[in-house]
Amino acid sequence: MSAPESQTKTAKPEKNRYKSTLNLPRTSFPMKANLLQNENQSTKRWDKMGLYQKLRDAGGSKPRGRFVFHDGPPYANGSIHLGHLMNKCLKDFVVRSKTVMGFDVPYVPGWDCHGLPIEHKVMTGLVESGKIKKLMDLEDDKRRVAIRRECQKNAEKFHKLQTQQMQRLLTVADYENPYLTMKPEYEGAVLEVLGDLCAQGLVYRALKPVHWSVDNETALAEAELEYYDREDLSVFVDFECADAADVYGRFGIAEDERPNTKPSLMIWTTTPWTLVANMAVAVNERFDYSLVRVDGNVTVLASGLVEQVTKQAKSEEVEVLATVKGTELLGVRYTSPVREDVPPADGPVDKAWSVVAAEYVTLEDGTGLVHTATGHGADDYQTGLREGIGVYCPVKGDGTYDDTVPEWLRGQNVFEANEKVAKKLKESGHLFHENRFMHSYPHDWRSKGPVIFRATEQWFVGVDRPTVRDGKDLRQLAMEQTERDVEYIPAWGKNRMRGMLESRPDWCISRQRSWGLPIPSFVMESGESFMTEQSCRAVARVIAEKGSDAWFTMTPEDLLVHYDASLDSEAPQELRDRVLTPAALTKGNDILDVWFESGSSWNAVMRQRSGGEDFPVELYLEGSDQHRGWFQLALLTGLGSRGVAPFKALLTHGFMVNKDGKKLSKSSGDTIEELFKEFGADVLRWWVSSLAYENDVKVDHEFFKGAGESYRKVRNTLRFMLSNLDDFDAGKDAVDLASVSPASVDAWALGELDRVTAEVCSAYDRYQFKHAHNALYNFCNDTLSSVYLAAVKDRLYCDKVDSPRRRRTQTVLHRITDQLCRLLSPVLCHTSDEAFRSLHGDDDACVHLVELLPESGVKPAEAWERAMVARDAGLLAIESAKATGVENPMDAGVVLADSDGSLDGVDLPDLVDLLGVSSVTLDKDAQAASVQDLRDRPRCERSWKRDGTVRERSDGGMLSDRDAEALGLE
RNA sequence: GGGCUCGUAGCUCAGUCGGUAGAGCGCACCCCUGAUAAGGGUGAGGUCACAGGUUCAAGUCCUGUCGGGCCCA
Repeated sequence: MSAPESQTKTAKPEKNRYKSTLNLPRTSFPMKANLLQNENQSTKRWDKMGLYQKLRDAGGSKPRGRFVFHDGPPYANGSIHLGHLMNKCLKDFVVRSKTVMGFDVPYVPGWDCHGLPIEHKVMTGLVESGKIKKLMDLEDDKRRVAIRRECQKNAEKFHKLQTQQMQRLLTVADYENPYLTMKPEYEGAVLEVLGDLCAQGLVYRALKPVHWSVDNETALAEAELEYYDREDLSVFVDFECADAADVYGRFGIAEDERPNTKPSLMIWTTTPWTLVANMAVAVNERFDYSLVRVDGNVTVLASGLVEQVTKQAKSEEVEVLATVKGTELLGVRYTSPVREDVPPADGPVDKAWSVVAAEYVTLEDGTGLVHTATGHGADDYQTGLREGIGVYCPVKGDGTYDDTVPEWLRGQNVFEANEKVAKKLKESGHLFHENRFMHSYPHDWRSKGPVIFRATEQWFVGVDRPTVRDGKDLRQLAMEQTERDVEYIPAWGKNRMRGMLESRPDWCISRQRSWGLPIPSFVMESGESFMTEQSCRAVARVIAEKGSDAWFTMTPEDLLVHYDASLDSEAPQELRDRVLTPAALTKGNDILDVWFESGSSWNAVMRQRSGGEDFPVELYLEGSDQHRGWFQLALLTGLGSRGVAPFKALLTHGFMVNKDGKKLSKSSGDTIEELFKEFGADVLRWWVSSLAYENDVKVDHEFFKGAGESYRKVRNTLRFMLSNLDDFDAGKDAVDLASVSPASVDAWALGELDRVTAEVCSAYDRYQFKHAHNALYNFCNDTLSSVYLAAVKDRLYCDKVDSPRRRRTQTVLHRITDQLCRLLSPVLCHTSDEAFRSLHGDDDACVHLVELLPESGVKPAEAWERAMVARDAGLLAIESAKATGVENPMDAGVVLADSDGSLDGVDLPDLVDLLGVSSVTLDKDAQAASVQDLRDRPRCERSWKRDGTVRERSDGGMLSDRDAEALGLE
């Protein structure tokens, strides 16, 4: 510091002479939040008072009635991650914002407990520990019950962990009484829905290919596959066309130029054993296909693959005769080189053994014509569905052929059949080329043996089947309600849902696992399965009481104790006639797709708990992946069961990506626990509230730091207001709001409070938490901190403690703080409560039990709008005056241009404080704001203002009139 | 490959019906030291992903390209 400067600063020898006479801010509300500890205190306090129940008890008196919001169940496996963080915070914002705005918002959290990921993890553990061997010796039902026990323990463990973490996130919900999809009453309610769908004629059984372990004779899910390299035989096979003239015609070959051999379609396959199950040949409509003469034969190949294929086979004579688009080949008929007759498929076969179109046909390898076995491939199956070709699977569970194949293959193991098929093809002259090659092939994770695709009987919900109710099918109903009755937030969700509904296939609802809710079907002696509405409901009653383990421990007779086949018109005749009794039935082995369980939550949770009142619910809120998942499947079950969508509105959020906008990798970034520790829940919640959640959300450690900074700003604003209310007793000292002069800056501040309240309410109403966040932040940062609080500091510090002006400002401050706490409470639920209790000096107060305050009723003078513009001009003038040496605004007086005299409408002393200067004069003739240098005026030793009234007082100090009065001096 | 969607200041985001590009953070400079691990003022910063098109006028509407995301195949 240079000498002259230090002199000006120390020129006030008794700088702090009057400091002790000021009403300086004082509060026990700490600047440092210490969220880690204090949030736990808050949780304990809320638990102790029974916040959730208290809110329900007060529900009846809520002015805006009930708002029913339904939680989508996260999977009870593992710790919560960033995705849950956003999802759960958004849901809590909905619950709390609707509550503070006057709704009664019951909220039941849920967990998805069944399913493969848990079963797989448990099985892996059993395999690793060697316990699996013991289980394998048990009989089927006992083994499954043992596995289910382990799975249940696992689900319970993670339900508990996640509950803890969600509570640590300060979300408010009925955690005492959540819904778990593995609870008996939930399971019963799911089966009720299944019964409803049966009643509507939507449930059927049909073949569908699945990954099948030959070793363990069981279906496998994707997660149970391990891919290893395996050497296989691949074959290029000629399928003879049935009608040579037709094919030559399609290629435009004149009759006299046609070769006299029959043309073929050349396919390539790495699973020769499936050739006997061939149902079609697929081409890509957009590709070119050539008719080629190769070593005496005439065959069809994709034009782009002619060279590659013939080179591989070392063909000597290769001549392209003609070329057409794939479209031209559609419908070409051919015959099988390995069997005489079209296979006895489950479904129509009139289009079997013909050329069909498929988009997945590529030119990467093979011939561009794809052998399609509807019972032995996922793509093949879909093609069959689309083209109306039935599913045929001649392979039994043990991997051997059944009796529907030609005699030379019957009973053969399919892997061993490969060579035999190739040999047969070679003999009959249909084998163009064969070779051995290595490829990645799926294997059973447990036996390590190779897996096949095998069609098995599965249960389906048909989306194109007419409902008994009104003849409309699910797809039609879903499209109608999507179009008309469901609100999508954001609006493009509707397009997305529509597109997904248009293309969705029938819903396969069965799985061949242990950890889930059994499909209550029974197998009769004939081998046929049966399940009707009534049988389903009968079992549902038992399961609702005893839980789904009962399926594995009870006999069919006991499970059907509430069922009387003779009263069930849908039951098979032999059961109705009591030719067959339940005792002679065996239990089906399938469990339900977990999506059916979670998709039925509207029934299990909302409808049943409320006795029907809470259906349909107001809102479902999940990530945009749920347009195909929970939203859609809840829609299908709801429409099938009740004929209406289970929700009135769907809100979707995007996904977390890293700071470069790329998919988040599983192992990177902070864990939730680390985030809690470093930032605290309120900061995390504050961050979530700032997000444009409808899009992808970038996440990075730095962003949380930024949220922390901005949180501190809000906290400090609250703290400063609280610290200036320390001597204020609202019951005694408050002035009537109606008496607040419209010309005062206090009236202006109340006007701003009403404005921000309206803005935040409107944002909360539309779930635009980001708008609320920005509005609240700007209110704290700008309206309060930089404008209002900066202006009223002078009076709060220097006015007499109980001067009317000071009390008026404190009244307004109190009001603002109170309302700000309420507005912030949905997001900063700990901090707002902490401030609220501090404000009211009542440790038992709770901001979450109160609603927003109504409008203040104070209308600020219209002149305030212009006054604030004039303030900006004044600030610019002060800034430029710094160049002339007036560096401290307290050394300045500001002249404001006021050509029409309109600034008369506001209190001049308030304008002085808003500019932070010593005086303001209004000048009708001035064109622009200007600054007066007041440095030669005496300076008040107490308020540091040079307001023109400063003189020596009886105590010898230099004081302004106001400060002298405050001290009771002449 | 298909459906939906996103791309605006270094960062996070506004931008209504097509009419002169906005805010906060961060940054720079300054003030205050009576909100002090605080507070205040001022300022710099943009080829609105790219290329076409419609229009008197395009961040905004249309087509395509590039780069992300979700869901399918």
